[in-house]
Amino acid sequence: MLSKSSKYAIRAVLYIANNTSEKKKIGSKEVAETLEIPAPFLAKTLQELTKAEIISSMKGPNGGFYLTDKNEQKSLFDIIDCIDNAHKFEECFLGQLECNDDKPCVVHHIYKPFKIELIENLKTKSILEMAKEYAKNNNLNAIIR
Amino acid sequence: MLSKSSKYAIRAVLYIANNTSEKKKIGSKEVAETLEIPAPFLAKTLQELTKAEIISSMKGPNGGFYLTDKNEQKSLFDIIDCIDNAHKFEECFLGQLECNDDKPCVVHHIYKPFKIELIENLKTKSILEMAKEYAKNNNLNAIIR
DNA sequence: TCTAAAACATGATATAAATCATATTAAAAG
DNA sequence: CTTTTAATATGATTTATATCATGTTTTAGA
Repeated sequence: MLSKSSKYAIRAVLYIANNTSEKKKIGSKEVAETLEIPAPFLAKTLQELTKAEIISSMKGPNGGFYLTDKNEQKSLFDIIDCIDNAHKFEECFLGQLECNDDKPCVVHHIYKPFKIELIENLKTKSILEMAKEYAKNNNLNAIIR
Repeated sequence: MLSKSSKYAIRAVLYIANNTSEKKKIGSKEVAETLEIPAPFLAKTLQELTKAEIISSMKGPNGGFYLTDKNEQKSLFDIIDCIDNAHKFEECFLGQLECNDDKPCVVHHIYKPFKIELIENLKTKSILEMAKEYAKNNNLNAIIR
């Protein structure tokens, strides 16, 4: 469904959200090591997100990636749309050229409601909310700022 | 989610189910043209399915692909498992190394029930049932034998 | 028994996704 | 103003997926 790049991106952004602030940035290498993601690959991905203003970065010593308040209000859907391309969600699960309520494929009735709920979730929740949720789910202490 | 090969395979098998019998076989080229699938690619895929005894074939003039009664009792899950590899369903939607009810990713609560329902559906319904369903959904006349 | 139709087998090519490598630029700190 | 750190930019390489091409084998029918 999602490409590896998108998955890496989402996991990295959630990690950055929970572990940085404008005062305490983090390098892409450190993120890569912690999350077991190929470092040069993640570096490139984070740069794309920076360009799209979904995350922020600062060069030089004590530089790194971090999120501004504005960044935190973006959604996971924005990340997917930046890295992959959200049109992928529109395709039929079985690859049928035509697949809709009138002429559905044999799993349309299962796939469609899932897709609607998923996209709703990815679009309406902010990165900040998601990061908090993640921290709660995994019994982590989100950074206090 | 599914590879193109799997999608092609499923669509082709459903088509074969609805348009052939042991007496009236169909060539892979004809299937490919009708379904707009690259012909040599589909040919290879159908051969794999034949080897796995999910569909049947006969060489020579008036030869082609068809389904036996036994073939018809296979499932779409069998097709996916033959072409791709069903382990793919076990992976976390966001690619997290650990993702389960105790330590879920942020979309686990949406993805898990979908996956369970989907697999149940793909596993328990026979190719014959699915083909009939497809024909009904699309107002086609399934072949009478 | 010869011919033609179609699956079968194998491998080559193309495309895209993922990974790795190198050099440049910017910022902080001494 | 020099050094160091870390992002940025670019492109090379690898791997996997998808597509194409060629020749061989089997079978039916004339």
